[in-house]
Formats: sequence, structure tokens, C-alpha cells
Amino acid sequence: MPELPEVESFRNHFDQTSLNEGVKDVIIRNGYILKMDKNKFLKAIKGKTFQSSRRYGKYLFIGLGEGYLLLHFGMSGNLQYFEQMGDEPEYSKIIFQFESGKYLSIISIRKLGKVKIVENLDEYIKEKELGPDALRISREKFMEKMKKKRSYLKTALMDQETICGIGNIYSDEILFQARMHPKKKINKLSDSEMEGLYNNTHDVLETSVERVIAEKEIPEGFLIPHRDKEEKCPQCGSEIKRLKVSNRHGYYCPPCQKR
DNA sequence: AGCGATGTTCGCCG
DNA sequence: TCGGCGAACATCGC
Repeated sequence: MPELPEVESFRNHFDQTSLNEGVKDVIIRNGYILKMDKNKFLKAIKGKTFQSSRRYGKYLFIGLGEGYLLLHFGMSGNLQYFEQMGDEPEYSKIIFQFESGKYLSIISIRKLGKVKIVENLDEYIKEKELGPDALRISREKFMEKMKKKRSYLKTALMDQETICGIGNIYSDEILFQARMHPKKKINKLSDSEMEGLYNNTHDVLETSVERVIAEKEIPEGFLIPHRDKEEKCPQCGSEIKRLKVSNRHGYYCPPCQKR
């Protein structure tokens, strides 16, 4: 699930339910995704209040007054608020119990994902060499970043050090909407094509954030619902093809997305 | 019942 | 140095 739009919806869910809640207790059902010493983690978080939230790429940071709780959801993570112990979601890995008696669970079906405390956000982002957030990056910065690259379009979009937040599914959608082939080389794009790529990146992400948060239908004309099996292109009716790029399986429409 | 999966990281190769 | 590629991580679902 979690690419930028999903993580943004987790942030929204967090803000609606858990912001300004005091953490009374922490229940670690499975410490696998906890990437630091358990006792240090408990010490850093027990008795603190969730003061703020910030999404950066696919990361969610929760301000504790002193330091931040870092959440990365891997391929199958989720965040779920619940009211009583009997409603604990399946695959809960770490659960925060609030002063109010309610709970927030970090869910992870598989064990990919990351939970830890970081002292300084900007330092962490710098250390990880994360690029600008894909939803907030300016046209100018996007052009500047992308012009330095020589990789395939799909690879460039998914590279977190170039811009941060796009994964396999949304890179497919962006390229489909931009009518560009996933394996086209990014240094072959003209300026106006590069601007088109920026516009589509922004529009797809913006639309998707809104859609995921409001739990709306996927818009007509999107590729996403047709990623499975031998589906047909929602715009021209041709058969969608599967293509391995950057060791991930992508989908595209050959007639709509020429090299 | 084997394969693939929304992510990241590392090592190897051209 | 950059970029592509594959594997590994662990487990669930089709």
C-alpha cells in the first residue's frame, strides 16, 4: 500500500485520532521492525505527547517535543487507531496506549518497515540523502534534479534520492498519464516533455492523495485498476503489458506510451 | 504449492 | 562515477 498518497492518508488518520494524545504505555507485539534498542525506544516515548506530524516521501515523522518517532511502512504497513483491546487489528507490531485509554497500532503484515526515534529531522533526511518531497517539489527544482540523470524514466521517478515518495505503482500511473514509455531515457526528454512529466507527477499525486483520504473511487482513465492480468488500457483499449524495470514489475500501454 | 508483492539496501558488473 | 540488475529481507495470498 504505502507510497506517498497512502502515507499522506496515514498522516491524516493520525491527525484525526492521535494528535496531542499522551502516550501512557507501549505494547511491543513483535519488535522486528523496531530498529533501535527497545529500552531506549520505550524511554523516549513513554510519557511523551504526540505533538506534531510530518510526512516526507514515504516516511511519517511524529514530533515528541524531544525527538521524532520515525515510521516507514515498507510494502505492507499501516496505521490504525482503535478504541478497545478487543479491536486490536491483525498483524499489529507496536501499539501505543494513550492516556485517553484509546490505542494506535502500527501494523505490518510482513516484517518490512522501520520504527525508530530520530533526534533531528533535517539531519536524518540529509543522512539518507532523500530528495525533495515529490508533492512539494517546485517545477524548477524538478527540472534541475531530473536533468542530471541518465536513467530510465521509471527508475528516475522511483529514485528516493532524486525525488522522494514515488514507488512502483504511482510511477506507472504518472508515466501512463504523461504518455511516456517507462524505459525511455530521461536525458532524451525535451524541456517541454520534462515539464509535462512534472505536471503529471504533481497531478497524479495530488489527485491520489485526495482520493485515498476521501476513500473515493480511482478516477476514470487511471491505469492503476488495470495493473492485473491481461487488462485493457482505459484510454485506448489495447492490452496492458508488463515490463520489468529496476527489478520491479511495471505496467504500461504500448500504443499510448511510445519510447 | 510456487510465485509475486505497494520498499530498501547491498554487491556486482558494464 | 553512474546506472542496471539481482538478491535478500519475511510472510501472506492467489
